[in-house]
Amino acid sequence: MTLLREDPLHRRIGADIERRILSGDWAPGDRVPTEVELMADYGCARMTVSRALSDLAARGLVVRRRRAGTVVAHPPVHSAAVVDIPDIQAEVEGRGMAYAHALLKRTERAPAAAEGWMGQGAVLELETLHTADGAPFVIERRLISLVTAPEAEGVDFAASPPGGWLLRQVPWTEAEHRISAVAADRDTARALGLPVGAACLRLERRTWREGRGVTWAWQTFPGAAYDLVARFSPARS
Amino acid sequence: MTLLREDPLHRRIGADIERRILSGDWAPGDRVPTEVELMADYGCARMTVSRALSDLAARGLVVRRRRAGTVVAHPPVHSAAVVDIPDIQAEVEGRGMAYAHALLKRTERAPAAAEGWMGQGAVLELETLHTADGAPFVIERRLISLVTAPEAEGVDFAASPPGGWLLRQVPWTEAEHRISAVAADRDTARALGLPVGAACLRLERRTWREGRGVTWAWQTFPGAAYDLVARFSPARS
DNA sequence: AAGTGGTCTAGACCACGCC
DNA sequence: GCGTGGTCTAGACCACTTA
Repeated sequence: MTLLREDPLHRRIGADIERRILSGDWAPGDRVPTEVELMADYGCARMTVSRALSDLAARGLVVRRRRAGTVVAHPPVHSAAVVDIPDIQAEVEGRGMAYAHALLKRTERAPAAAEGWMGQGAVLELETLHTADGAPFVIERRLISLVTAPEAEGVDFAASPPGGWLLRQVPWTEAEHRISAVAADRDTARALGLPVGAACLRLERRTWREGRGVTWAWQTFPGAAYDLVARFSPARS
Repeated sequence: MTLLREDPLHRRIGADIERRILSGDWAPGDRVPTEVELMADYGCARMTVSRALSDLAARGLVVRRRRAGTVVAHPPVHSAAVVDIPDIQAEVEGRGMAYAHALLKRTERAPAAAEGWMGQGAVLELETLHTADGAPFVIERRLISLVTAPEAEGVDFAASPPGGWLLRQVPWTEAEHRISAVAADRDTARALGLPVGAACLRLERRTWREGRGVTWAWQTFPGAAYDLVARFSPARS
């Protein structure tokens, strides 16, 4: 018999179990049937239900332990959300506005004390203003390690902004983002055309490659211009 | 032969392939050997390499297509970060400070026009101030649908703040977070003890259960007091 | 001691998408 | 067509943990 256009069996089994959990039929802490029982229920091999349960465990809906069995997970106290960190050019153009950028500063220097995690070699310091329909959209200050990413030295960042170039050219293995609200200082206010003290959204990003610092960037948006939206998958912990 | 304390074979194979990708040995766009080839390379069954490659594909390091084979994925232009949305009480106590909260407002009313997505029944409106060592830490305004979560009507939110209760008691299937920087308006400034116009970080959260609105919350933090940190796994798209 | 999940095998059939 | 990944099976052995 051919089952046309159906989901794989392991996913249908997983969805069935998920439905019972979300409907409240199986409450947090309840025991989920064992693999052998489910194997009989669904009339399939043990590997198939095993995969279904493994996927649910990876998504945090159940907790599996040897001997103790599989139980419905408790909803987390901490939740996590996935935030889209957009490419600025794509973001501006996605709103139907004209994108442009200007390189305000480009210097090579030794890292300061607070920048020691980027390594001891020289760093490239850049300052770029991104505009949407001519109005300031974000001011970006960025350090690039010339030890980890030496090819950055020869790049013309006046022609193409550093964010996209880095993402495309320099692989990284780890990153940390910090999102905060800050009051515009004098330089930021002037660059963005805001009053001093205006609320701005700051996105700070640090990336590493195999443990060595690649780049450290601060992007400051006028508070009124920009939101980060985090759509949520029902992950639990 | 017993292999003591080793990782599963499929994970060792996946780590090996990941290493070749991250080291640049296999570049984006390069073809990864087929399952049959890898099966011979590692001397194991096809299901084992299949699982290793599936896991890498789920993490976005490779793209798999029938007939075309498996290729190393291109790094994404858009990246995504996982943000921890902490429970406020845990966050405050994690910093070694004393947590307290006060219920400033509690009313039951019909939803306004902009709140129509929460359904047509009554909503509960709450306003809670959370403090750390006696200083305002966050002001929270929250609507709860009494249609979707009728059990909220009998809860004493002066005794336990609504955030934790909702997470524990009301399962939800979907959520959206919006992170922005705002200037404190008069009410917010008074509640948080800030000057009007001070930069604040706002976290807006909406949750649904099976398509029906559960709750809509705005949490406003003094900008100086709070950052959201997003640690990044090397997910790609 | 025994039950549970975790992994692995060898083989099979199928769906998809280039050729 | 035909090569590739996607899935499924029936069985096996093992590791871990609790009773």
